[in-house]
Formats: sequence, structure tokens, C-alpha cells
Amino acid sequence: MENHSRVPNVEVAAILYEVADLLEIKGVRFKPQAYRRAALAIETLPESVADVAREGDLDEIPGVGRAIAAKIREILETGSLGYLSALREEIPEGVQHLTRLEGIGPKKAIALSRELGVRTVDDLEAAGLAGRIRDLPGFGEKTEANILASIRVSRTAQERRLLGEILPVAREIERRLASLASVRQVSLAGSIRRRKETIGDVDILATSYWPDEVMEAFATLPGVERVLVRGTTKTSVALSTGIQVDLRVVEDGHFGAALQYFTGSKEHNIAMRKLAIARNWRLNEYGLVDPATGRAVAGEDEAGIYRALGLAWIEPELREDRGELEAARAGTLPDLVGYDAIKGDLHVHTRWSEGAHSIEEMAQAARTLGYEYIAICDHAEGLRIARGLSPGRLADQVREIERINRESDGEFTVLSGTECNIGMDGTLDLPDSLLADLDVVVASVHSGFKQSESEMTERVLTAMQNDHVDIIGHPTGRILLSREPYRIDLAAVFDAAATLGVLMEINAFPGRLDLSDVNARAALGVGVRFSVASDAHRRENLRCMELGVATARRGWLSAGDIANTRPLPELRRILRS
DNA sequence: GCCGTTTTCGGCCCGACTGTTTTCAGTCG
Repeated sequence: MENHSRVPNVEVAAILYEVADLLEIKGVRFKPQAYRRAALAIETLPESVADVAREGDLDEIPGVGRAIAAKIREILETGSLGYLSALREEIPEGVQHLTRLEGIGPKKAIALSRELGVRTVDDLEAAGLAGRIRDLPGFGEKTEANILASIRVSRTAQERRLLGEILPVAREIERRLASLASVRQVSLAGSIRRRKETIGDVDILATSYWPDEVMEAFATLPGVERVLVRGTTKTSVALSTGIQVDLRVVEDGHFGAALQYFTGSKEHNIAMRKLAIARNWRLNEYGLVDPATGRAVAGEDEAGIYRALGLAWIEPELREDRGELEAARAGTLPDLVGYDAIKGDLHVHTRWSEGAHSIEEMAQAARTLGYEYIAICDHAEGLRIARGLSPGRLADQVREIERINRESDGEFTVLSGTECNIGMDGTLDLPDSLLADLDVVVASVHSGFKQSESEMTERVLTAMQNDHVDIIGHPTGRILLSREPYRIDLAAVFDAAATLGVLMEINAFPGRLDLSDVNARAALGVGVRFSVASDAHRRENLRCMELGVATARRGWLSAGDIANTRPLPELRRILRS
């Protein structure tokens, strides 16, 4: 009999995060940090926090001491936390909403609530339009105008956007800045350099001896709608698309320190600064400095800073304070899969089902990318909405692929395949006799997302038992910013995948990135191997492979963990074993 | 509330920008 100790890690973490937010609003010092640290550790824990609690090992989680361990146990047993309820009672209703507005922190939110009785953003807007904010102590006309502007921005701009949407925009700005005569070096920084799956705003770093010229050029780039902040080292603008871009300009000699600092993550940097303090140094965006002598120990390049702190250089994708500093000290950082390591794409659609291009067009585009092979995995009959192929049509497609390979120069191979549908009971929508003739069988869930966790887990495990299944496609079904993953016991799925030799897909489509970085790392930990695949529906989509590789890198994967970094003969052996 | 290459107690990351202030608090990243 299951008790409710299946509260997912993310829910436990969410409660602790809210406690941190409310404590911060109360003006409590240091505790918010402690709760956030514990929440982050639980969010990224490879195993279920409920299992850890059952073993009595909660206090072994970094950042979890006696007090927070007790609160976690309460959450696991009751599904809620009395301490949080009490905090909610204490904080005036709505203050939390107000702090989400740019420029309003805990102090201003409390003042607005206490003095004006503001409860909602709508209340706040009414007070601002009536000119009642400017008379509060510590506020003025400009603050009032800024608050009204923040409300307008919050109504148009989305909170976060897909990496795949932002990356091209950021690269275009980077390119324009690099072309300025006054700019010496320029780099993307922040979460976009770390290739996080969603991005709040774009951070760019440049070096120059004429920062004012750079800032002027930046503030007048095409697409800039509003200048939010304008200084000599930092300028922030809002693009007409609602995307915020921050540019920092420093001198050349500080490039490494500034790049390290502005790349983050915040948690990674805090851990770095603690290492500096332990050596009686200081780390900031201008360098690693010995305060006793005022001399810079390092700062021109990133590697020098890591080296001075006794660490190997850490790839940006790993900088989340998830153990990378310890690994860098011990010399056990993974040799991350390179962006150029992919030799083929194992999940591609064509015009035969819902794709836009022919098999030959997709193959030609893949060849242009330097690939050696591509697997055509159109939907099967179960997905009528995607014009899935009947067994007869699929047999036709296999013959067509054979013809294309026969007529090719032999340097590129089209593999036959399918993305078959895993039915509600785990059965596949193609007969085994046909699956046996295909090179690559991807099996994915496309419907019935509301099943219970045990039903969904059983369903996927059943599909994996089929000897012909090589890969589980987009294993959690999530759609970033719109659909939550379905409930499934991933630990059980990963164990089975490792045992059966079934690959887990890291689907590189911009809105999926499924498995996620954290899930991929958990799977890696139990010996799972992967396919990183574009799920392309047209030629241009093949390029989103980059996003999947980024996710794999954030999940600590090496090339050897990914089947489609292997040359074709070796790939064939992996698929058949 | 956590934690220890200074520590089981006394610390806890650091600087830029803005606005309302006459020397600094609040906010952000």
C-alpha cells in the first residue's frame, strides 16, 4: 500500500521556495537563502526525496539540516506545511504578486499594501493612475511612472521564452555588436550561454575602451523599443518583441572575470566566491583579487580564475551548483559531448505523414549538416491526426528508402523507421512482423496523458518489453511553457531501459527538450544510453539538434553515452543488441 | 536555518543603477 510519500521533488521544492519568498518579504535575513539552497538541492536530486526520507538520510542532502528535514517530513506525510500556512496568514494578501513586478521588491510591496491597501496589480495600477503612489515616503513621481510602466510591460511580455526562440535573436545582437569598431571582445553570457531550456532575458558581455559609444549603438539597435537602464557599464533595453537584453561593458583585462561573473548561475557564483574567501581573496566581475596587496590573482580569462581556485575550467552548461565545483576540484568532470559530435538524426518526419519535405529532401539537408545517416520515423496508423502510415504504406516507404540507398553514392545512409504510438495498454500500433523489418523503432506516448502514475509507468514498461523497440521518444510528454510532463515513475523506466538496452530520447524540438537536463542526468546515473534527435518536421528543424546536445551537456552526458555519435556500423550493433 | 582548510558560534556574495535622498535604501542580477 502506497502512502502519500510520493509527493514529487518539485512540489516539495516549490513549498520551500515559497517559504523563502515569504521570509524575504518579512525582511528575515539569511533564512531565505537557506530555504532556497535546500529547495534547489531537492529539485535537482536524482532520486525521490520520499525515498531519501524513508532511508532516514534527509540530513545528507546539502543545505538540509534538522529544521528543514522536519519540514520535509511534514510535507511528505501531509502534503502541506503548517509553517507555510502561518506565513501566508502573516503577509498581506497580494504582496507576493506585487514583488513579481520589475522594480518592486519586498519593502516597496509591503509599503504599498500597508499604506494604500493595494492587493492586486489592478489595484496598484488604479492607485498609480490616480497619482496616489508618489506621496508615499520613499516614493516619488518617477517611481510612480516606473511602476505603471512595469505593469504595462508585465501585461505584454511573457515571463520566459524558449531557448530555441531566443538563441537566434541573441546571436544576431552579438553579431552586430562584434562588428562595431569600438568593441574588442563580445560574448553571450547568463542563462543563454549556459543553454538553459527557457530564458528570462538575454545577457551579453563586451569589452571596449569606449563604453559610451558601445552603449549608444546598443540602445539604438533595430528592434529596441525602450531603454530601461542606461549607464557606462550596464545598459538594459526592451525589444519590441518583449525580450529584455542586458549589455555589460568592461575593460579588456577584466573579460574573463566578467564573463565568469555574468554567466552565472547565481548559485554557482556564490559557491565560487566562497572558495575565494576561503583563500582570503575576493571574486567579483573585475577579477580575483588579493585584498591584502590589491593585486589581481586572475581575471583576464575564465580558466585562470578556475585554476587559481584549484579547479578545472567548467563548461558553462554545467554551472548550476549541482556538484560541478566538487567534480572540477577532484578532476572528475565529464568529457561533455561536443556540438559537432552528432553523426546522424534518429527521429525525422517526412511528407509521408505530417512532415513538409520528402525523404530525399530531408536526407540532402542532413548531409549538408555533415551527418552520415538519418532515420525516417513517420507516425504509424494509430495517429490518424498526423496522417499516420498504414502497414501497407509503411512497407511502400521501406521500399522507397531501399531504392534511395541503392541509388546513392554510399556515403550517406537513410535508415527505415517509425515513431509508433504506445496505446493506453502499452501495445504498439504496428505488427511485430513489420517492426522487425525496420532499422529504428521509436515508441512514444501521444495521448491519454491523464492516466495515473502506475498506469502510465506500466504502459511504457510494456512497450519497452517489445524486443523491436529501440528508443522511447519524448519520454515525459512535456511541452515547455504549456504542458506539464505526464505522471510516470521515471526511475522505474530508467532501470528498465538500462537493463533492456532501450535508448532514452532527448528530443531536441525547441518546445520539448524531453528528457530534460535533470532527468537525463538521473538516467545516466543508472547506466542508460541515449538518442539525441531533432523530431524534425521540415528541413530547417534539423538544426534544432543543437538544443538537444545542449540539454545532453547540461545532463553531464559524454559522446559515448549517445548512440547517434557513433558511426553507422557501431550504431547498428547498439540498435540490435 | 545551515555550516566548518578560520569556526559547533558567528558568520552568511558583491557591485551597478535609480530615485529620493543630502549620505543612502531598495532593487536587480
